[in-house]
Amino acid sequence: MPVRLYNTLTQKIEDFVPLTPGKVKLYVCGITVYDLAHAGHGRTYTTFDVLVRFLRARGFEVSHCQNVTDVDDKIVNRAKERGEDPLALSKRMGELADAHLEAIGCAKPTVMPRVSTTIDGIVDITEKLIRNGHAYVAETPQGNDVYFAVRDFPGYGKLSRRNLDDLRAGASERLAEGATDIKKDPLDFALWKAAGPDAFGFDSPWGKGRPGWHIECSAMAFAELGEQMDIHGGGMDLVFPHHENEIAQSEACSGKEFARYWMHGGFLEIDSEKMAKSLGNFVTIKDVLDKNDPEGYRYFVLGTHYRGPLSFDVEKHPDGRVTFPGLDEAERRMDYLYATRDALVSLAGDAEPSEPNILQGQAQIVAEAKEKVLEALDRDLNTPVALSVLAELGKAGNEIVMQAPKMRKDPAKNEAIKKLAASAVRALDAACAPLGLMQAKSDAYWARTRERRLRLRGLDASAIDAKVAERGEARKAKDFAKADAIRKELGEVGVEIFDAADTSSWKIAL
RNA sequence: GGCGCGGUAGCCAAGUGGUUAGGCAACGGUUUGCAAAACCGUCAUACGUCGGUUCGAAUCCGAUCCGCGCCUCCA
Repeated sequence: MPVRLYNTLTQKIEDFVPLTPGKVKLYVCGITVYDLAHAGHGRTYTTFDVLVRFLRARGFEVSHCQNVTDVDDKIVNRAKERGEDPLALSKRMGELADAHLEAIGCAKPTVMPRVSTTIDGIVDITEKLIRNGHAYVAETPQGNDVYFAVRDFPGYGKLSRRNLDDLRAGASERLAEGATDIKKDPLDFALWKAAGPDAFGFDSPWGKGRPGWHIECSAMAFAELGEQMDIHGGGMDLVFPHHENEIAQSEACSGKEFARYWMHGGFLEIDSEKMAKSLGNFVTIKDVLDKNDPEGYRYFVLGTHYRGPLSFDVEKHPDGRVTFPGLDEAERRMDYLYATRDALVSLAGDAEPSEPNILQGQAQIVAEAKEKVLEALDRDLNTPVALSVLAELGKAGNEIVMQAPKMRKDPAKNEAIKKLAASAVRALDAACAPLGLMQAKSDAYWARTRERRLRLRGLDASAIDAKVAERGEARKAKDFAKADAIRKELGEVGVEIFDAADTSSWKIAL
């Protein structure tokens, strides 16, 4: 079965056929780095990270280009407020964004071009568009602007299904007030905007200025991937005008179809509203990392199909703690997967993976898991179904662990179930790989989650160890009243105790 | 006003013409000193509303209600 992807351009799920067999050119619109990246950004880039991992797992060689918009009015304005150099601000924020995206498991794109180092390419395209009549220079008090003439590009509106007259009608109120008579048509958009004499900008054939918002993506895509690419993606909010304008200027320049497949991720919402800087209802990735495990966040994101809305809940507790219930639930699932894997690893010992003739039902789930995940992703990245495969695999894994003691007396069965456990570990890793989950070593996962959960509750591990040891003595002495009292006491501050035959372990509740 | 997205059992969320999604919560069980975890079972003859097409519709068509997004910066 071929890879199938929803294409915004055709509004259909289509078989994915790359321009060059076996190779994929992917361009993802990156972040404008004027502030910290938020959880909604994280969702989009997690989606495309899974796309890349999945396509590679399906054997494609993927060139993933993701730009960094480090030149933009917002950056200039924010820098002015802070008395900072715009490029210094965007460099700083860009590095933080990279770190935060990496922390939530997004593999580094193949290339990450920046606007500030793509000015030559932007000028080249702009000049070509002027030469071929698709763009024109307009004088302003600050200098020269360059605009793209929307009416002269016949395909304008094909991505977002808009026509110029509707747009004009909808925008008429604003345009009347806007006083933009330097444009031939109010809907023409800037390729280059003049900067005042002191303002931040770059030299160009039209004087000092800055690129318009959309042109940088065309220039970076041309430079890194060529005039045509397979997949172009970004958030839903980029469909219009950003991607529509990218298509117009790119295709007017090259005469070729810019991108074959357009993919757009749905919004992360708070209280049924899009999470956005402008609405002030955002939670940064750093906030998320502060409270939850990065893989818990990823699991949470992948629990909803990428094109649908995803609601991000924030809960304020009476004791003053603020938690993200959806992330907590997802993180508990990561605990489950890591715990399951630990138990399987311990059972497998040094057995080699194989498919022994034992526990047929579980063995079959183990054998099929990886391919079932890939088949789910074949269907327009159906990550919720992929996670359901992990749930089945986890159950099968725990069942194998549970059945193991019954096999001990029979050496053949004992050997067989260890091999099955080893297979299950391998299957779990293989099934998680295209999703970018379970990328940590188990010890590291438990250490980092324990450290974070202790910190959030203001608890101290050695104090808990001491209490648990005290309780252990009480248990040994069969003083169960005392043991239960300590369990209750610790339970009230969020410590859960798990008893084994002669020892106890503990965990901080989420 | 134009263009688009969504409304599925207590909650989250797949499915998009006929046979188990999955998770969480709750409850019953196996296990346990008691618990927890794990596993098994129940909740699940659910699909916003009203019509239509069909042997058969959550799924297709029409109408309609509700929520949201884009059309101004946005992932």
